[in-house]
Amino acid sequence: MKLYNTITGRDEEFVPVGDKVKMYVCGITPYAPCHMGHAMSYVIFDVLRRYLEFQGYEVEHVQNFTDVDDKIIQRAQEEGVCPQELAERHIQEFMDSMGALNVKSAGVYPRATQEIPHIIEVISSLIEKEYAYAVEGDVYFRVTKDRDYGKLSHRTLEGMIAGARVEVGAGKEHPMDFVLWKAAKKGEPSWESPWGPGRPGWHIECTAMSLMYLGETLDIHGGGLDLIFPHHENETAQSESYTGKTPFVRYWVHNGLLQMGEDKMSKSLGNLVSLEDALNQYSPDALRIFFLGSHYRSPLTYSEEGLSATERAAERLRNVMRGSTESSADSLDPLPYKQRFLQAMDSDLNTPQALAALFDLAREINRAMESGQGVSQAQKTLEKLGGVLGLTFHRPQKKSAEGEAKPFIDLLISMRTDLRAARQYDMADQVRSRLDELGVVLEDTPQGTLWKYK
RNA sequence: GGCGACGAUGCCAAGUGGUCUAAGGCGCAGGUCUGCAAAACCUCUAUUCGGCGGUUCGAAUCCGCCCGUCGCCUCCA
Repeated sequence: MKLYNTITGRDEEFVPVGDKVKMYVCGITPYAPCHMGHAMSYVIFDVLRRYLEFQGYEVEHVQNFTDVDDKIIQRAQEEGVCPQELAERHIQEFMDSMGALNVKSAGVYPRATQEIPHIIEVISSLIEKEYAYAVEGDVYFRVTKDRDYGKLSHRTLEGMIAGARVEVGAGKEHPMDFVLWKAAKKGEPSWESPWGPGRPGWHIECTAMSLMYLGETLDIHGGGLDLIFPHHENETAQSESYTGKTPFVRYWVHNGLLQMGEDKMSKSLGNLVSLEDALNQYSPDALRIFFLGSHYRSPLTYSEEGLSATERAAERLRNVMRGSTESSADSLDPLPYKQRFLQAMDSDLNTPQALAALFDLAREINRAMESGQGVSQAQKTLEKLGGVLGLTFHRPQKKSAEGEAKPFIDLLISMRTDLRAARQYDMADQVRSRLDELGVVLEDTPQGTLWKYK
């Protein structure tokens, strides 16, 4: 398959180094609930992983938690809890939400706070190799020592300084030098180190963790576009300086950002829709179709109208799975649709086109079913390919009521069936419309009356 | 200021030199089916791709300029 590589700016044929694909996806800093932007990014990388697995690769997927940082400390103080507790709570929420979204679990979820010795080891080695220097308890990375600094984000030190928004930190040799180890201030969580008590800076944890769990060369490193600079730039600088090996990452994959009206959705702008709220309102399939309906590198704008439209689209796909006719000699052949799907996915994960193929297949199945053609094989194909996009074709079960109300609803339906048989349509229609008001939708089919919650 | 992206039908959104009178989804309208609905299916909904020039036998697709919107350069998926 072709994948767009941020560092070269081109589509490249994806070939992993070994027989297993090493994929590292930047995780969250767990100081606040996840929002739709996170969901979008992780759904995209979930689809990339599922597609690679579909193609027969084994994927070693690692996703970190940066569970110590300024924001966590600050938020914990505001809430009067300790930082670990706050982080733990949001990590748990994250895992629950990802499960609800049908995002496959990474093999390992390392946490910054649990890799401190390794982080210290990497920093020490960078100092030894003169890629880093300590100043009063802080340690900085020396960007001027790294010849190709800026290669990922395609910028130069001069260009960045011209931006004039860089902070000339006390003790920094160069304004762009960034911190590897932060000396502890009073009341902050800290660990002992050769440079005094402190904690890791942002970026270094990913270097330490990816080296630890995947080795010196990653096949794929992913994250949002907003991580390219400074996070991934710094990460690659550190990693390659530490190992002496290039490239640290063979394919850099970045997704476009979710916009909220005019701006991007982000914690700092406070214009977010929490994933939890969205999951309460829309099915996981609908959310996924919404994200995958535009190409992963394009920005996508959140909208209620868009989501409700996608919910109806998801419902259509579900309906295709309701009935079936056994495959026979003149059955619907799903192969052309499968080929279209694969071709789309091979072309830098073109999920909008892949989805288009699935919707066309869905229509053909409905059509064939009406004309009595066999469709069970085609349905299996649809389910399997949809599965590559992480679609379940299930409507989420309403929490409690479903089971309890079922016998009563079934009873009403059977009475209504009798009324209809007796041609008492007024009464029958009344049952249907009263149930509708209660959120239960009836549908009369040749096989009997089906019902579902709205 | 530097780097980059985008501008398409009522809305969302693929396509990046001819097969495009532009995929797919949602919506709208008409029809089939149905006791009526619902679901499903059929038909319909951009001769046109921000504007102006240019390259080419040929451009939504390449180049230039202009207008508009956005992202990164600072914490961020």
